[in-house]
Amino acid sequence: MKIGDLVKQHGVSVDTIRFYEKQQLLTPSARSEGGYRLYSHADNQRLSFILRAKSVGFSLQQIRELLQIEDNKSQWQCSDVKDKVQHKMTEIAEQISELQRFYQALAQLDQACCGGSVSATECSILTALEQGQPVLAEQHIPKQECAKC
Amino acid sequence: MKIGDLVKQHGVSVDTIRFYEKQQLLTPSARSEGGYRLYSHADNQRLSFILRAKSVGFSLQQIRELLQIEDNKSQWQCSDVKDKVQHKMTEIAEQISELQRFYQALAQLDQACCGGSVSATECSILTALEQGQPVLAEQHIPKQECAKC
DNA sequence: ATAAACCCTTGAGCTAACTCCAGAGTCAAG
DNA sequence: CTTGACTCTGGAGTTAGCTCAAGGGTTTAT
Ligand SMILES: [Zn+2]
Ligand SMILES: [Zn+2]
Ligand SMILES: [Zn+2]
Ligand SMILES: [Zn+2]
Repeated sequence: MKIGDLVKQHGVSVDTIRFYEKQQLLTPSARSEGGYRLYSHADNQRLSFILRAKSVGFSLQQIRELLQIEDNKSQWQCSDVKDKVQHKMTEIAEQISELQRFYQALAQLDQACCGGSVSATECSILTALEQGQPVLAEQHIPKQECAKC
Repeated sequence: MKIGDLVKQHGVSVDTIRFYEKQQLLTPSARSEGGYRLYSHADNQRLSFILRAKSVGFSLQQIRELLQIEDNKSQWQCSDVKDKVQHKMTEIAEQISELQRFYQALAQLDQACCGGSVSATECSILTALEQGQPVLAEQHIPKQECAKC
């Protein structure tokens, strides 16, 4: 199986496969006489493994670590694998938390602004960014009666 | 006010300030005879604006757009500002969604594995990544009686 | 035999937001 | 007047995960 056949099956680019090889993730098990990469069924499955791990958020570095386990299963324990998964879960939970903090801060800014067709000279979003005063919920101004804007 | 004074007030590095200048975010309003950057009170406030916008998740590019409005408030409307905020909220919501999908997929993998001190040869996490079969909740194996691992 | 389609290697470029470095000039205190 | 802290410019390097381009060699179909 040549590289072109492989990528068609998995919907990735040729460059990506060669990049994964440089990253020590997937090395073709043989080469043709002319130097073409030849992939076995096992190679094909290894790529599936990589792509599935990617699809749940693992980085290539982390996938490399998972593959080390996969390559030598008997020398590792369930706890090793589960630890990797839980560590990733923690990482992702942290990222989600930060984004949620952003989201809530933005929602407060959003609430405070009438969003009308009215000069931004006194927009409370800009004011909040200038002065850093947290925009309190009770400072919200109803749409039809925006005093500031 | 020289660059060192400015960074002490805001807790950013000198390089960051010069980088922001290259990015057209913050240009010192004057230079000393020897060529030192001199920042006015307005410059100082502008940096506050930038850092607050950053703290709610805006990219430097987006901050540049916000500053265009800030610099010419009378030519813009509340709706322009609110649109930027809402657009960012949408972006962040999308990022959160993707991370949550990752998280849920990982949680399923996590559930399926006993995490014990037992060979990984039949770890259901690895199996799932190899075969891509979604790990069903009922396949979960209680900790004390992990048949596979 | 020849043309199209495929593949090879090497190395550079991309995005974002810095960070660091070399080599030189400026400023303030003692 | 010298020392040390500060600042300047220009350019390169960082991380992650690709993506592209140049200049060739290989395969396969007609
Ligand atoms: Zn407004
Ligand atoms: Zn308003
Ligand atoms: Zn397991
Ligand atoms: Zn188990």
